[in-house]
Formats: sequence, C-alpha cells, structure tokens
Amino acid sequence: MLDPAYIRDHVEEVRTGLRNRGLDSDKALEEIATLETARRRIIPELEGLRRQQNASGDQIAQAKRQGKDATAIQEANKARTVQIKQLGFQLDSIEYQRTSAAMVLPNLPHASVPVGKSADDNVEVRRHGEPRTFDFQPQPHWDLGPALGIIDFERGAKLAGARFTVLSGAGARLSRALINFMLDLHTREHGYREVEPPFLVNSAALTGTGQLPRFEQDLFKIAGEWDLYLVPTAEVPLTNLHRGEILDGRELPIRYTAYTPCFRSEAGSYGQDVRGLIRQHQFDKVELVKLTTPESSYDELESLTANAEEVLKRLELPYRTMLLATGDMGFSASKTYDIEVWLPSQKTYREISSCSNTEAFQARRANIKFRAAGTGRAEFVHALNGSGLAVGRTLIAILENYQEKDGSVTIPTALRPYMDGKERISK
RNA sequence: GGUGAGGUGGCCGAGAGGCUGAAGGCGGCGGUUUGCUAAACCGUUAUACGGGCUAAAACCUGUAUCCAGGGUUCGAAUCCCUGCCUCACCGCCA
Repeated sequence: MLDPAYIRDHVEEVRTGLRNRGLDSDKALEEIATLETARRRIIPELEGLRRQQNASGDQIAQAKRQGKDATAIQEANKARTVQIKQLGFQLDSIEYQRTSAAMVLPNLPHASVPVGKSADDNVEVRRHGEPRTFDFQPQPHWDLGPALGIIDFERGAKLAGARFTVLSGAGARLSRALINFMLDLHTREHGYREVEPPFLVNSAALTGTGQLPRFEQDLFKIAGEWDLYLVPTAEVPLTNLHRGEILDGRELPIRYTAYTPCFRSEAGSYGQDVRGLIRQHQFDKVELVKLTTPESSYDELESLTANAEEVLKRLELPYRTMLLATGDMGFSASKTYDIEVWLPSQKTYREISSCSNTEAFQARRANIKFRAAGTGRAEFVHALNGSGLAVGRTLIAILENYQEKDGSVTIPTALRPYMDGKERISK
C-alpha cells in the first residue's frame, strides 16, 4: 500500500508514477487526498472532546472521594459521550474508505525502471550461455515428456482437469531432484534459511503481500466457512512470517527460502500456453524472500537475482535477464527482473523467475518494521521476493535443451548427485 | 466433535470500575566499577495517530491502544455479549 499521507502531499509524483504503469488514477488519488484531509480535520476535534471527557472524569472521581455531588458534570459528560461516539464512527468510516482506496493502487516504479507500456519495453540487462545448435528438429516438452513416459497430461486431466499434470518415474524424480538441488544451493551457499510453511493461508496474509483484495479471482479459495486460500506462491507465507512485528535491525537482512506447490486459478488466461507445463493450476516453486533495510534493498535485489541466476548457471541452461518496464511489472513491485530461460522448441526465452523489490509496499500492508541498532525509530522494512526457480519450467528447460536425437534427455551434471548418478533419461 | 481454563508490554507476571501506559522480575540499551570478562549498582526501555517547534530531527504536548468487535457506565485492562486464538482432558486420527 502507498502511504495515504504521502499521497496527499505528493499527488503529482504519485499520479506520474502510476500513469507510467498505464493506470489512470486521478479519481482515486483525489479521493484519497480528500479523505486524508477530512481525517485530519476530525482527529483534533475528536481528541479535544476526549480530553475534556478525561478531565471531567477526574473531577467526578475527586468529588466522589470527597463525598460531593457531581450530577451536573455527569450530565455534561453524558451528552459528550454521544458526540464522541458519533464522531468516532465518522472517523472510522473515513479511514476505512481511505485505506480501501489506497489498497487497490499498485506500487510506484523505481526511478531506474524503464517507462513503457508493455513487455516490448523491457530491457535486457545480461545474457548467459549460448543456445545449443541442434542437428535435428528439437521437440517441444509436451511431445518429449509423454514419449519418455514421464509426463502424463491425459491422466492429469482425468484426476483434476485441464492444467493439471502427472509426473511419474524419472519425471517425478527429476522434479524432486530440482527442488532439493535449489534448496541446497540457497541454504548452503547463499545464506537463506529453509522454511516449510503452511500451503494454505488466510486473507490477512494475502492482503499483506497484495494478492487481496484486488486479485481474488486468481486464487483458489477453500469452500465452506474457512478463511483460507491455497498459496499462489511461497512469497505469501514467507513475507508474512513477520507480519505485525518490529524486527531488530541487527538481524537484517533476513533471508528465507521455501519449496511449496503453488496454486493459481489462471482466470482470464484461456488460450495462453494451453499446451504443456508452462501454465498450470498447480506447480512447484522454490521461492526466495528477503526482508531488509531501505538503504540496502536495491543491492539485495541484485544479489537475490544473482542467486536465482546461479541455479541456471549450474544447470548450464542459457538465459537472459530482463529489467521489466513500468507497464509490465506486478502490482506490488517497485522494480523487477525477470529471468528467462531458452526454450529451443519455441526458439525463445521464457520467464522462469521474477525477482522484485517491493520496497515498503508490502511491509506497510503487513506492518513489518525494524528498529535500527538498539534504539531509534521503528520504520518499515523493504521486502523482496523472487523465484529461485519455478520447478516445472526448469524441468521443461532441461528436457528441451538437453534432448538428444533419439528422444532421450541428458541429465545436467549438477543434478546427477540428486538422481542416483544417473546420466540420462530414456525410454 | 465434546468439556474445561485462559488471552495484560520483547518475555514472565500482578492488577478485579476512576489515583494504571499499566507493579515486580527477566531481557534490551546507556552508564559507574573493571587490565579483560563476569558480577554488582544506577538510569533508561511500546506502538499508532494528531498538534506545536524544526530545513529535518531531537524535543514538547494531546489522543488511542491490556486478543478483536460491540454493549453497560459520567468513567472499563477490570462488568456483559459476540468472534478469533491458545492450552488441558476426552473422542477421532497421519
């Protein structure tokens, strides 16, 4: 959430930032500014009344102790109590409206983010590895996988419907190997603490990271009287671990990694990536989350992105890293790098990780603060997140990039210790 | 699912209508002492939102906050209702 007080005092700056994201927010900003002003008119009035009430309350107490009559003061207070209650409800209503309006606005882009309408305006910042040249026609994974008997789309559909898939045999094993490989890398070498969170989260957590209230249609909600949703990403439980806390500044940065399945309804994505494992209702992901100070958050974004890229380097998969333009960024992000892996069958780079600095946007929603060394004021942390990596898409990339003419797939060297030393998947 | 007991500051724990932002202890921070460490002693120690002062802070001041939301009352941490959560026991169960 953007700070309503900041919006009031910097309407033009906020308007420009949101316009760069392709959003016409004039009405919303005006509403927030107006509500904020109204709020600051009511607060002193209300507090003045309460102050009088407190003072005469003391008078009553004193009179009673001395055995005097205090009926007159009591009567005056009675009237004022009604007034205070009414004004209090009015203030609650204004604050509710103000927060509701602010909650649906996305984050402001960082100054280093290229202004642009769409993914076409994203900027490539680096590229690693050479796409392999094939002396045969490389197959897409949706042909390779079923042919090897390790991916079963039909049976996935039988069990749960479209966009659900069964991995079996070496496919299931490869997926588990990838999860372990990624978690080991991030915990042993990159300093992240491994977490196994709940795979269901409540609405408060989803509000903290920004999925709610605006994107409920993208989530799977548990039926019945439960306030629970399937996690769309481990970013939600990991970032919310410290919701409502004030952290010791000396503990920062805090780095968490978790493997979770992720569940997304993919509402409105009909027709996109209908084939294969690219876009599923359920997929596995190893996530990276950092909570840090405002001073260090952009350095931490660079290292977090590098941590995710390292997975691809070790797996010897060609990728490029894109700096997203203002129009292509997610709701909560101030700045985002997408890592895209080469897919030979599509002859293109496809997103396999998205690494973002949300600055104080999520921290304000989730109320996560820190206090600099010992004393000092509590202020909002900066929260970062990134995929490290999406497991299903990594599996696709391995199948497609490491395929051989006979339809078998070589297992990347780095992964072999996790596959009982196996070098190849074949029929 | 049933029954019972509870939710007070970073933690433990008192308070049972006004004198309580809240005793006491622990922890944290600052200091005294010390060759260093420990111990001891002294001081200090919540958050949010307003107002004042300010370049900005510091600071001063007000209001709110004892799980949350309602209610009773001139006045609620304290009484009543609802919800949420925790613990214990029973049942069921990986």
